[in-house]
Amino acid sequence: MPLPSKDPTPTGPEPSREALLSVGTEIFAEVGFDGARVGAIAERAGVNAALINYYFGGKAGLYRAILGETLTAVADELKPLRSSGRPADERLQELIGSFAAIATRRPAFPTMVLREALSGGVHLEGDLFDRFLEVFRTVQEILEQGVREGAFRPVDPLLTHLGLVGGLVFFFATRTFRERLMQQSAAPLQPPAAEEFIRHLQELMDRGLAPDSGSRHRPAPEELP
Amino acid sequence: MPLPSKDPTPTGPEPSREALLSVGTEIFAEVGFDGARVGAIAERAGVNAALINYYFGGKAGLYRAILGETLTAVADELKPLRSSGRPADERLQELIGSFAAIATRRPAFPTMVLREALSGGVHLEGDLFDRFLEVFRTVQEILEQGVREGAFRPVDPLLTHLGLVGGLVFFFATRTFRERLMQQSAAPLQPPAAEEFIRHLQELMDRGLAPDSGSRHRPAPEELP
DNA sequence: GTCTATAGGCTGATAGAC
DNA sequence: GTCTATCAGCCTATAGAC
Repeated sequence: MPLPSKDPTPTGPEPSREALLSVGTEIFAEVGFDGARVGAIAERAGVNAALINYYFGGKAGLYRAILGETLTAVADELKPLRSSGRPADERLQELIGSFAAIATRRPAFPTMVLREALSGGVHLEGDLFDRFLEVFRTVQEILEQGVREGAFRPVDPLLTHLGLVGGLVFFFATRTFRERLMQQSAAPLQPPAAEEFIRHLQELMDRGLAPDSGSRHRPAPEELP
Repeated sequence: MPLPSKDPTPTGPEPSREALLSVGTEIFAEVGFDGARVGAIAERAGVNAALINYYFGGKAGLYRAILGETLTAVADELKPLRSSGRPADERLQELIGSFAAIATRRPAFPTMVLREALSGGVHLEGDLFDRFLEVFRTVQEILEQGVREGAFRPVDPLLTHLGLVGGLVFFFATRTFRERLMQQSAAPLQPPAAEEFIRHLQELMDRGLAPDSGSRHRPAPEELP
């Protein structure tokens, strides 16, 4: 990847275009499509507002470009998990960790996707729709494998998927709000770190999905007496 | 309660006001505050748009009235769970069930609250802020009690709270989207019913929070041999 | 309480110079 | 590619008649 630095002010080819994508991602996540003002995006990006039309054909075009780029990147990052031959319970733990890593690196991803879902996916046409499904298919695949192979008790993969992904997306999408909440609350608590939440969720799923019979963990090479 | 019928076209006192509250709830949930048009609300309510200003002093006023009414109602419905002397694991199951019942009866509740959280709670001032916290405190209280009394393994109540409520809110807030998703998907599946999800979540939490030692259920009055 | 008419502001988009 | 100037449309809120 030719990305040696994460310069907030892009200097590569088409810096204005990149700046609009980057800032647009932030603002769309913060206030949603309807709340976003093209003037505000251009200003924060240090770019003339007319360039949004030049590059993306309008506000909606910019939004779709961003959503597409985001979904593609996330789908790609999750792809290695699909072909792995590891046991399902391991893969699930990995998946949770990967999701958290992606969400931390791209904080706008959970928020934008969730916003899109709340609005019924009005901006998801053709391409975007498929990529959206692809991301969610990865999770479900792992769960199906786990149930099939007996690594998990016979849960419904879709229901499990919804609970798991719901918890993950919710946690990361409401992070900013939680920080405000904790500060203004009577006793100022500090909001939980992502790592803690991930560990918690991993353990909850590990225990919650464990099959009933005998030891739920795959046997270690040398089992203790 | 003097509400014998759930007439979509209210006929009680101040029917216009009621219609605006009712339709406003729907539309704000569907498209968010910025996406909502006062003209659309008035039209669907069969009421003149100027009445929004007359009754609520403007769009923001209507929104706050709705959010306040919703949060108050939910907090009230959840209140009985706080004083119950039952064991924590039972109360948690009840809580999940109650949440589902409320979310089914008031479909806009999870969506509006989630939207508010995604936007950092910009509309939550004073009163509303407190009522928001109150709802979430109920969940946490039960978890804290459970950990304290040993009904649950020693999990962090806040993290558990976030995972559980996140899953619940996500499920109900994305229901409409899921219906669209399932239809347009290659193989048209039918979206899972709320009851199934609730049962799944109840069992997941029951197993996931069970303490390590021995039997995790409180002993029944007559234990089976 | 409800309506009509209209004001006033803002927003996204375009045309055209450089 | 980037900028300025400008427009047309929409959206909320208000004034005032009934």
